[in-house]
Amino acid sequence: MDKQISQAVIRRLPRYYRYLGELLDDGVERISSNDLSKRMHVTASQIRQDLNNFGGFGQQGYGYNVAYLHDEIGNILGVNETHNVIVIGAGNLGQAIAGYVKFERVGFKIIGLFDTNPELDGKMVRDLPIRMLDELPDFIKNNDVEIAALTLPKANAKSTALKLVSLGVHAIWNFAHVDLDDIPDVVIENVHLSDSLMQLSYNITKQNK
Amino acid sequence: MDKQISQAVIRRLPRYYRYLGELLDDGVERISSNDLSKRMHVTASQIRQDLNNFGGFGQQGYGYNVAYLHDEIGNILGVNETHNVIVIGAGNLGQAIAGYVKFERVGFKIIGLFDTNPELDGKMVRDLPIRMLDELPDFIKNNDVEIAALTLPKANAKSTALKLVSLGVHAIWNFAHVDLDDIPDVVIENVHLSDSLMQLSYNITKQNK
DNA sequence: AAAAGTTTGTCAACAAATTAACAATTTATA
DNA sequence: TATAAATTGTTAATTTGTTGACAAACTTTT
Repeated sequence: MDKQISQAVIRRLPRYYRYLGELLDDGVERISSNDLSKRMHVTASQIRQDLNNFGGFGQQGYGYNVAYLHDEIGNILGVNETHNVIVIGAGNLGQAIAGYVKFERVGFKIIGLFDTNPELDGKMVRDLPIRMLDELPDFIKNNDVEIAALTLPKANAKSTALKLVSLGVHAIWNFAHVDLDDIPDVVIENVHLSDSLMQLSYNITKQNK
Repeated sequence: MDKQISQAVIRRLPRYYRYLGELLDDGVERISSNDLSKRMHVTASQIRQDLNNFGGFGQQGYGYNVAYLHDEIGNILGVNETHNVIVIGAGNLGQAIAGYVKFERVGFKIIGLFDTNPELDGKMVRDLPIRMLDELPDFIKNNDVEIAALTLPKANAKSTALKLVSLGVHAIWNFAHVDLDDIPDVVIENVHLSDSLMQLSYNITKQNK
Protein backbone atom coordinates (compact mmCIF):
# COMPACT_ATOMS: atom_id res chain seq x y z
CA MET A 1 0.00 0.00 0.00
CA ASP A 2 0.86 3.66 0.45
CA LYS A 3 1.46 4.21 -3.22
CA GLN A 4 3.68 7.20 -3.72
CA ILE A 5 1.80 10.02 -5.40
CA SER A 6 3.96 12.23 -7.57
CA GLN A 7 4.34 15.91 -6.76
CA ALA A 8 3.09 16.69 -10.25
CA VAL A 9 -0.29 15.34 -9.20
CA ILE A 10 -0.23 17.08 -5.83
CA ARG A 11 0.45 20.40 -7.49
CA ARG A 12 -2.72 20.01 -9.53
CA LEU A 13 -5.03 19.12 -6.67
CA PRO A 14 -5.48 22.65 -5.29
CA ARG A 15 -6.46 23.76 -8.76
CA TYR A 16 -9.12 21.10 -9.03
CA TYR A 17 -10.30 22.11 -5.59
CA ARG A 18 -10.57 25.72 -6.65
CA TYR A 19 -12.55 24.98 -9.81
CA LEU A 20 -14.87 22.62 -7.97
CA GLY A 21 -15.43 25.30 -5.34
CA GLU A 22 -16.45 27.73 -8.04
CA LEU A 23 -18.81 25.19 -9.60
CA LEU A 24 -20.29 24.61 -6.18
CA ASP A 25 -20.84 28.35 -5.72
CA ASP A 26 -22.52 28.43 -9.10
CA GLY A 27 -24.89 25.69 -8.02
CA VAL A 28 -23.59 23.10 -10.47
CA GLU A 29 -24.47 19.64 -9.21
CA ARG A 30 -22.52 17.30 -11.44
CA ILE A 31 -19.70 17.52 -13.94
CA SER A 32 -17.95 15.17 -16.31
CA SER A 33 -14.20 14.99 -16.67
CA ASN A 34 -14.74 16.22 -20.20
CA ASP A 35 -16.58 19.40 -19.21
CA LEU A 36 -14.13 20.10 -16.44
CA SER A 37 -11.22 19.56 -18.79
CA LYS A 38 -12.57 22.25 -21.10
CA ARG A 39 -12.90 24.77 -18.30
CA MET A 40 -9.47 24.03 -16.91
CA HIS A 41 -7.63 23.60 -20.20
CA VAL A 42 -6.25 20.19 -19.33
CA THR A 43 -7.07 16.78 -20.78
CA ALA A 44 -9.99 14.79 -19.42
CA SER A 45 -7.70 11.82 -19.26
CA GLN A 46 -5.40 13.61 -16.87
CA ILE A 47 -8.25 14.54 -14.58
CA ARG A 48 -9.47 10.96 -14.39
CA GLN A 49 -5.96 9.64 -13.97
CA ASP A 50 -5.19 12.13 -11.20
CA LEU A 51 -8.37 11.49 -9.25
CA ASN A 52 -7.99 7.76 -9.51
CA ASN A 53 -4.79 7.95 -7.54
CA PHE A 54 -7.02 8.54 -4.54
CA GLY A 55 -10.11 6.52 -5.37
CA GLY A 56 -13.03 6.22 -7.71
CA PHE A 57 -15.03 9.33 -7.02
CA GLY A 58 -17.12 9.27 -10.17
CA GLN A 59 -19.74 7.12 -11.76
CA GLN A 60 -19.93 5.87 -15.31
CA GLY A 61 -22.56 7.59 -17.38
CA TYR A 62 -23.02 10.28 -14.73
CA GLY A 63 -19.70 11.95 -14.05
CA TYR A 64 -18.68 13.43 -10.71
CA ASN A 65 -20.89 14.91 -8.03
CA VAL A 66 -19.41 18.36 -7.49
CA ALA A 67 -20.09 18.70 -3.76
CA TYR A 68 -18.83 15.22 -3.01
CA LEU A 69 -15.68 15.52 -5.09
CA HIS A 70 -14.92 18.95 -3.66
CA ASP A 71 -15.19 17.58 -0.17
CA GLU A 72 -13.07 14.54 -0.94
CA ILE A 73 -10.28 16.60 -2.43
CA GLY A 74 -10.54 18.85 0.62
CA ASN A 75 -9.95 15.79 2.78
CA ILE A 76 -7.00 14.70 0.71
CA LEU A 77 -5.48 18.16 0.98
CA GLY A 78 -6.23 18.32 4.68
CA VAL A 79 -8.10 21.61 4.49
CA ASN A 80 -11.20 20.28 6.24
CA GLU A 81 -9.32 20.31 9.53
CA THR A 82 -7.87 23.45 11.09
CA HIS A 83 -4.13 24.06 11.13
CA ASN A 84 -2.66 26.66 13.45
CA VAL A 85 -0.20 29.02 11.84
CA ILE A 86 2.35 31.48 13.20
CA VAL A 87 4.18 34.07 11.13
CA ILE A 88 7.84 34.83 11.80
CA GLY A 89 8.78 38.25 10.52
CA ALA A 90 6.23 41.05 10.87
CA GLY A 91 7.35 43.16 7.94
CA ASN A 92 5.09 44.00 5.04
CA LEU A 93 5.04 40.50 3.67
CA GLY A 94 4.52 38.95 7.08
CA GLN A 95 1.55 41.20 7.76
CA ALA A 96 0.17 40.52 4.31
CA ILE A 97 0.44 36.77 4.80
CA ALA A 98 -1.09 36.99 8.24
CA GLY A 99 -4.04 38.93 6.85
CA TYR A 100 -4.38 36.64 3.91
CA VAL A 101 -4.53 33.48 5.98
CA LYS A 102 -6.90 35.10 8.43
CA PHE A 103 -9.44 36.35 5.96
CA GLU A 104 -9.19 34.09 2.98
CA ARG A 105 -8.14 30.62 3.93
CA VAL A 106 -10.49 28.29 5.70
CA GLY A 107 -8.67 25.36 7.22
CA PHE A 108 -5.92 27.58 8.60
CA LYS A 109 -5.93 29.78 11.68
CA ILE A 110 -3.37 32.45 12.34
CA ILE A 111 -2.52 32.55 16.05
CA GLY A 112 0.77 34.40 16.37
CA LEU A 113 2.99 37.03 14.77
CA PHE A 114 6.65 37.37 15.73
CA ASP A 115 9.56 39.67 15.00
CA THR A 116 12.96 40.58 16.40
CA ASN A 117 12.62 44.35 16.15
CA PRO A 118 11.95 45.68 19.70
CA GLU A 119 10.18 48.72 18.28
CA LEU A 120 7.40 46.47 17.05
CA ASP A 121 6.93 44.71 20.40
CA GLY A 122 3.27 44.71 21.37
CA LYS A 123 2.12 46.60 18.31
CA MET A 124 -1.25 45.30 17.19
CA VAL A 125 -1.75 44.05 13.65
CA ARG A 126 -5.49 43.81 13.44
CA ASP A 127 -6.25 41.77 16.55
CA LEU A 128 -2.86 40.10 16.94
CA PRO A 129 0.01 41.58 18.98
CA ILE A 130 3.48 41.37 17.53
CA ARG A 131 5.57 39.28 19.90
CA MET A 132 9.31 39.08 20.31
CA LEU A 133 11.12 36.01 19.07
CA ASP A 134 12.28 35.02 22.55
CA GLU A 135 8.69 34.31 23.49
CA LEU A 136 8.58 31.54 20.89
CA PRO A 137 9.48 28.57 23.12
CA ASP A 138 6.74 29.34 25.65
CA PHE A 139 4.24 30.19 22.95
CA ILE A 140 4.78 26.95 21.10
CA LYS A 141 4.66 25.00 24.35
CA ASN A 142 1.27 26.48 25.17
CA ASN A 143 -0.26 26.43 21.71
CA ASP A 144 -0.61 23.75 19.12
CA VAL A 145 1.46 25.35 16.39
CA GLU A 146 1.59 23.28 13.24
CA ILE A 147 2.83 25.64 10.55
CA ALA A 148 5.30 28.54 10.67
CA ALA A 149 5.40 31.00 7.81
CA LEU A 150 8.89 32.45 7.42
CA THR A 151 8.80 36.01 6.12
CA LEU A 152 12.19 37.26 7.18
CA PRO A 153 15.55 38.06 5.56
CA LYS A 154 17.36 35.05 4.18
CA ALA A 155 20.30 35.53 6.53
CA ASN A 156 18.16 34.44 9.49
CA ALA A 157 15.96 31.92 7.72
CA LYS A 158 17.95 28.74 8.17
CA SER A 159 18.76 29.21 11.86
CA THR A 160 15.20 30.25 12.64
CA ALA A 161 13.87 27.23 10.80
CA LEU A 162 16.12 24.91 12.79
CA LYS A 163 14.97 26.52 16.02
CA LEU A 164 11.31 26.18 15.07
CA VAL A 165 11.74 22.52 14.25
CA SER A 166 13.55 21.85 17.51
CA LEU A 167 10.60 23.48 19.31
CA GLY A 168 8.18 21.10 17.63
CA VAL A 169 6.85 22.91 14.55
CA HIS A 170 6.03 20.37 11.84
CA ALA A 171 5.86 22.47 8.72
CA ILE A 172 7.44 25.58 7.29
CA TRP A 173 5.98 27.83 4.64
CA ASN A 174 9.16 29.53 3.51
CA PHE A 175 9.12 32.96 1.85
CA ALA A 176 12.80 33.71 2.42
CA HIS A 177 14.72 33.26 -0.78
CA VAL A 178 16.99 30.53 0.33
CA ASP A 179 16.36 26.80 0.03
CA LEU A 180 15.51 25.03 3.24
CA ASP A 181 15.42 21.50 1.98
CA ASP A 182 18.05 19.75 4.05
CA ILE A 183 16.29 20.05 7.41
CA PRO A 184 15.04 16.70 8.74
CA ASP A 185 11.66 16.01 10.36
CA VAL A 186 9.81 18.91 8.82
CA VAL A 187 7.70 19.56 5.78
CA ILE A 188 8.91 22.51 3.74
CA GLU A 189 7.03 24.48 1.14
CA ASN A 190 9.12 27.13 -0.57
CA VAL A 191 7.53 30.21 -2.11
CA HIS A 192 10.26 31.90 -4.07
CA LEU A 193 8.71 35.11 -5.38
CA SER A 194 12.05 35.97 -6.81
CA ASP A 195 12.13 32.83 -8.94
CA SER A 196 8.59 33.46 -10.07
CA LEU A 197 9.41 36.98 -11.21
CA MET A 198 12.44 35.73 -13.11
CA GLN A 199 10.37 33.13 -14.88
CA LEU A 200 8.04 35.90 -15.93
CA SER A 201 11.00 37.90 -17.12
CA TYR A 202 12.30 34.95 -19.12
CA ASN A 203 8.98 34.52 -20.87
CA ILE A 204 8.85 38.22 -21.75
CA THR A 205 12.40 38.14 -23.05
CA LYS A 206 11.76 35.01 -25.06
CA GLN A 207 8.66 36.53 -26.63
CA ASN A 208 10.57 39.59 -27.78
CA LYS A 209 12.86 37.48 -29.94
CA MET B 1 15.95 27.06 -34.96
CA ASP B 2 14.21 28.43 -31.90
CA LYS B 3 14.25 25.13 -30.10
CA GLN B 4 11.46 25.04 -27.58
CA ILE B 5 12.82 24.93 -24.03
CA SER B 6 10.62 23.06 -21.60
CA GLN B 7 9.14 24.86 -18.61
CA ALA B 8 10.81 22.27 -16.38
CA VAL B 9 14.14 23.74 -17.42
CA ILE B 10 12.98 27.35 -17.09
CA ARG B 11 11.78 26.71 -13.56
CA ARG B 12 15.28 25.61 -12.60
CA LEU B 13 17.14 28.58 -14.08
CA PRO B 14 16.38 31.06 -11.30
CA ARG B 15 17.70 28.55 -8.80
CA TYR B 16 20.97 28.19 -10.69
CA TYR B 17 21.15 31.95 -10.84
CA ARG B 18 20.66 32.21 -7.10
CA TYR B 19 23.34 29.66 -6.27
CA LEU B 20 25.80 31.21 -8.69
CA GLY B 21 25.11 34.61 -7.13
CA GLU B 22 26.00 33.20 -3.73
CA LEU B 23 29.18 31.63 -5.05
CA LEU B 24 30.06 34.96 -6.61
CA ASP B 25 29.53 36.72 -3.28
CA ASP B 26 31.76 34.14 -1.66
CA GLY B 27 34.51 34.89 -4.14
CA VAL B 28 34.42 31.49 -5.83
CA GLU B 29 35.92 31.78 -9.28
CA ARG B 30 35.10 28.48 -10.94
CA ILE B 31 32.88 25.51 -10.31
CA SER B 32 32.28 22.12 -11.88
CA SER B 33 28.86 20.71 -12.54
CA ASN B 34 29.75 18.04 -10.01
CA ASP B 35 30.48 20.46 -7.15
CA LEU B 36 27.42 22.53 -7.97
CA SER B 37 25.27 19.42 -8.08
CA LYS B 38 26.32 18.54 -4.53
CA ARG B 39 25.42 21.96 -3.21
CA MET B 40 22.09 22.06 -5.01
CA HIS B 41 21.10 18.45 -4.48
CA VAL B 42 20.51 17.74 -8.16
CA THR B 43 22.47 15.59 -10.59
CA ALA B 44 25.48 16.98 -12.42
CA SER B 45 24.03 15.54 -15.58
CA GLN B 46 20.91 17.64 -15.22
CA ILE B 47 22.92 20.81 -14.74
CA ARG B 48 24.96 20.17 -17.87
CA GLN B 49 21.90 19.16 -19.83
CA ASP B 50 19.99 22.26 -18.72
CA LEU B 51 22.79 24.69 -19.50
CA ASN B 52 23.44 23.17 -22.87
CA ASN B 53 19.97 24.13 -23.98
CA PHE B 54 21.34 27.65 -24.18
CA GLY B 55 24.95 27.13 -25.18
CA GLY B 56 28.25 25.71 -24.09
CA PHE B 57 29.20 27.89 -21.16
CA GLY B 58 31.82 25.61 -19.69
CA GLN B 59 35.18 24.25 -20.59
CA GLN B 60 36.39 20.68 -20.37
CA GLY B 61 38.86 20.08 -17.62
CA TYR B 62 38.05 23.45 -16.04
CA GLY B 63 34.36 23.66 -15.35
CA TYR B 64 32.32 26.86 -15.41
CA ASN B 65 33.50 30.36 -14.67
CA VAL B 66 31.11 31.55 -11.97
CA ALA B 67 30.94 35.21 -12.93
CA TYR B 68 30.50 34.43 -16.61
CA LEU B 69 27.85 31.78 -16.11
CA HIS B 70 25.96 33.98 -13.65
CA ASP B 71 25.91 36.76 -16.15
CA GLU B 72 24.84 34.50 -19.02
CA ILE B 73 21.96 33.05 -17.05
CA GLY B 74 21.04 36.60 -16.09
CA ASN B 75 20.86 37.43 -19.78
CA ILE B 76 18.73 34.39 -20.52
CA LEU B 77 16.35 35.33 -17.72
CA GLY B 78 16.34 38.95 -18.83
CA VAL B 79 17.31 40.34 -15.45
CA ASN B 80 20.26 42.32 -16.78
CA GLU B 81 17.86 44.81 -18.31
CA THR B 82 15.40 46.86 -16.28
CA HIS B 83 11.69 46.09 -16.40
CA ASN B 84 9.20 48.67 -15.18
CA VAL B 85 6.54 47.32 -12.87
CA ILE B 86 3.24 48.69 -11.59
CA VAL B 87 1.20 47.17 -8.80
CA ILE B 88 -2.58 47.05 -9.02
CA GLY B 89 -4.13 46.74 -5.59
CA ALA B 90 -2.53 48.64 -2.73
CA GLY B 91 -3.60 46.36 0.09
CA ASN B 92 -1.16 44.60 2.36
CA LEU B 93 0.04 42.24 -0.28
CA GLY B 94 0.34 44.97 -2.90
CA GLN B 95 2.42 47.10 -0.58
CA ALA B 96 4.55 44.10 0.36
CA ILE B 97 5.19 43.25 -3.29
CA ALA B 98 5.96 46.87 -4.10
CA GLY B 99 8.49 47.00 -1.28
CA TYR B 100 9.95 43.66 -2.21
CA VAL B 101 10.55 44.56 -5.83
CA LYS B 102 11.91 47.94 -4.86
CA PHE B 103 14.46 46.77 -2.34
CA GLU B 104 15.36 43.27 -3.31
CA ARG B 105 15.10 42.72 -7.03
CA VAL B 106 17.60 44.22 -9.38
CA GLY B 107 16.36 44.16 -12.95
CA PHE B 108 12.94 45.43 -11.94
CA LYS B 109 11.80 48.93 -11.09
CA ILE B 110 8.56 49.73 -9.37
CA ILE B 111 7.07 52.90 -10.84
CA GLY B 112 3.40 52.92 -9.86
CA LEU B 113 0.90 51.74 -7.27
CA PHE B 114 -2.82 51.76 -7.97
CA ASP B 115 -6.07 51.08 -6.12
CA THR B 116 -9.78 51.75 -6.44
CA ASN B 117 -10.40 52.84 -2.86
CA PRO B 118 -10.74 56.67 -2.89
CA GLU B 119 -9.62 56.84 0.74
CA LEU B 120 -6.18 55.71 -0.33
CA ASP B 121 -5.87 58.31 -3.11
CA GLY B 122 -2.57 60.14 -2.85
CA LYS B 123 -1.42 58.32 0.24
CA MET B 124 2.32 57.76 0.09
CA VAL B 125 3.75 54.26 0.38
CA ARG B 126 7.39 54.99 0.93
CA ASP B 127 8.09 57.34 -1.97
CA LEU B 128 5.22 56.26 -4.25
CA PRO B 129 1.77 57.83 -4.20
CA ILE B 130 -1.20 55.53 -4.46
CA ARG B 131 -3.06 56.45 -7.62
CA MET B 132 -6.64 55.78 -8.63
CA LEU B 133 -7.32 53.18 -11.27
CA ASP B 134 -8.79 55.70 -13.72
CA GLU B 135 -5.36 57.28 -14.05
CA LEU B 136 -4.08 54.07 -15.58
CA PRO B 137 -4.54 54.88 -19.28
CA ASP B 138 -2.60 58.14 -19.02
CA PHE B 139 0.02 56.63 -16.79
CA ILE B 140 0.70 53.75 -19.13
CA LYS B 141 0.76 56.09 -22.10
CA ASN B 142 3.43 58.23 -20.45
CA ASN B 143 5.51 55.47 -18.92
CA ASP B 144 7.02 52.34 -20.32
CA VAL B 145 5.11 49.82 -18.22
CA GLU B 146 6.11 46.24 -18.93
CA ILE B 147 4.79 44.24 -15.99
CA ALA B 148 1.68 44.65 -13.85
CA ALA B 149 1.46 42.83 -10.54
CA LEU B 150 -2.15 42.03 -9.72
CA THR B 151 -2.77 42.03 -5.98
CA LEU B 152 -6.49 42.51 -5.85
CA PRO B 153 -9.60 40.42 -5.10
CA LYS B 154 -10.28 37.72 -7.66
CA ALA B 155 -13.63 39.23 -8.62
CA ASN B 156 -11.84 42.12 -10.36
CA ALA B 157 -8.78 40.28 -11.57
CA LYS B 158 -9.92 39.14 -15.00
CA SER B 159 -11.47 42.43 -16.11
CA THR B 160 -8.51 44.41 -14.81
CA ALA B 161 -6.12 42.10 -16.63
CA LEU B 162 -8.00 42.57 -19.89
CA LYS B 163 -7.93 46.32 -19.43
CA LEU B 164 -4.21 46.31 -18.73
CA VAL B 165 -3.51 44.27 -21.82
CA SER B 166 -5.62 46.54 -24.00
CA LEU B 167 -3.58 49.47 -22.65
CA GLY B 168 -0.36 47.81 -23.74
CA VAL B 169 0.98 45.95 -20.71
CA HIS B 170 2.92 42.88 -21.84
CA ALA B 171 3.08 40.77 -18.73
CA ILE B 172 1.04 40.07 -15.64
CA TRP B 173 2.31 38.77 -12.33
CA ASN B 174 -0.93 37.47 -10.94
CA PHE B 175 -1.50 37.07 -7.19
CA ALA B 176 -5.29 36.87 -7.38
CA HIS B 177 -6.38 33.30 -6.94
CA VAL B 178 -8.00 32.86 -10.25
CA ASP B 179 -6.36 31.55 -13.40
CA LEU B 180 -5.70 34.13 -16.09
CA ASP B 181 -4.44 31.87 -18.80
CA ASP B 182 -6.86 32.46 -21.63
CA ILE B 183 -5.90 36.07 -22.31
CA PRO B 184 -4.10 36.52 -25.63
CA ASP B 185 -1.00 38.63 -26.26
CA VAL B 186 0.26 38.67 -22.72
CA VAL B 187 2.66 36.66 -20.61
CA ILE B 188 1.11 35.47 -17.37
CA GLU B 189 2.86 34.22 -14.26
CA ASN B 190 0.49 32.99 -11.59
CA VAL B 191 1.46 33.01 -7.92
CA HIS B 192 -1.22 31.05 -6.13
CA LEU B 193 -0.35 31.32 -2.44
CA SER B 194 -3.49 29.42 -1.73
CA ASP B 195 -2.35 26.45 -3.80
CA SER B 196 1.03 26.54 -2.17
CA LEU B 197 -0.47 26.43 1.32
CA MET B 198 -2.69 23.51 0.36
CA GLN B 199 0.28 21.60 -0.98
CA LEU B 200 1.94 22.15 2.36
CA SER B 201 -1.19 20.95 4.08
CA TYR B 202 -1.27 17.83 1.93
CA ASN B 203 2.29 16.98 2.79
CA ILE B 204 1.61 17.41 6.50
CA THR B 205 -1.52 15.28 6.28
CA LYS B 206 0.28 12.60 4.32
CA GLN B 207 3.10 12.47 6.85
CA ASN B 208 0.68 11.92 9.72
CA LYS B 209 -0.53 8.68 8.20
C1' DA C 1 56.93 18.14 -23.19
C1' DA C 2 54.54 14.17 -22.05
C1' DA C 3 51.42 11.81 -19.04
C1' DA C 4 47.80 11.83 -15.80
C1' DG C 5 43.71 13.79 -14.18
C1' DT C 6 39.38 16.61 -14.86
C1' DT C 7 35.35 17.85 -16.73
C1' DT C 8 32.39 19.20 -20.43
C1' DG C 9 28.96 18.31 -24.19
C1' DT C 10 26.25 14.93 -26.07
C1' DC C 11 24.25 10.54 -27.22
C1' DA C 12 21.87 6.65 -25.54
C1' DA C 13 19.25 4.32 -22.00
C1' DC C 14 15.93 4.63 -18.70
C1' DA C 15 12.11 6.46 -15.97
C1' DA C 16 8.17 9.25 -15.36
C1' DA C 17 4.29 11.61 -16.91
C1' DT C 18 0.75 12.36 -20.20
C1' DT C 19 -2.51 11.08 -23.55
C1' DA C 20 -5.29 7.82 -26.09
C1' DA C 21 -8.24 3.94 -26.35
C1' DC C 22 -11.80 1.13 -24.88
C1' DA C 23 -14.55 -2.28 -22.09
C1' DA C 24 -17.74 -1.92 -18.42
C1' DT C 25 -21.38 0.43 -16.49
C1' DT C 26 -24.69 3.79 -15.79
C1' DT C 27 -28.07 7.29 -17.40
C1' DA C 28 -31.27 9.07 -20.64
C1' DT C 29 -34.44 8.47 -24.35
C1' DA C 30 -37.83 6.36 -27.22
C1' DT D 1 -38.55 -1.77 -21.06
C1' DA D 2 -35.23 -1.80 -24.67
C1' DT D 3 -31.94 0.93 -27.11
C1' DA D 4 -28.82 4.69 -27.58
C1' DA D 5 -25.79 7.90 -25.46
C1' DA D 6 -22.61 9.18 -21.97
C1' DT D 7 -18.86 8.62 -19.01
C1' DT D 8 -15.85 6.38 -15.82
C1' DG D 9 -11.71 3.52 -14.45
C1' DT D 10 -7.92 1.37 -16.29
C1' DT D 11 -4.62 -0.50 -19.48
C1' DA D 12 -1.62 0.51 -23.29
C1' DA D 13 0.92 3.70 -26.22
C1' DT D 14 3.29 7.79 -26.60
C1' DT D 15 5.78 11.63 -25.23
C1' DT D 16 8.64 14.10 -22.17
C1' DG D 17 12.12 14.45 -18.77
C1' DT D 18 16.13 12.57 -16.23
C1' DT D 19 20.20 9.99 -15.56
C1' DG D 20 24.23 7.41 -17.09
C1' DA D 21 28.19 6.82 -19.97
C1' DC D 22 31.99 8.20 -22.52
C1' DA D 23 34.84 10.47 -26.26
C1' DA D 24 36.91 14.83 -26.84
C1' DA D 25 39.18 18.63 -24.93
C1' DC D 26 41.28 21.06 -21.58
C1' DT D 27 44.25 21.64 -17.17
C1' DT D 28 47.61 20.23 -14.03
C1' DT D 29 51.49 17.67 -12.65
C1' DT D 30 55.77 15.50 -13.28
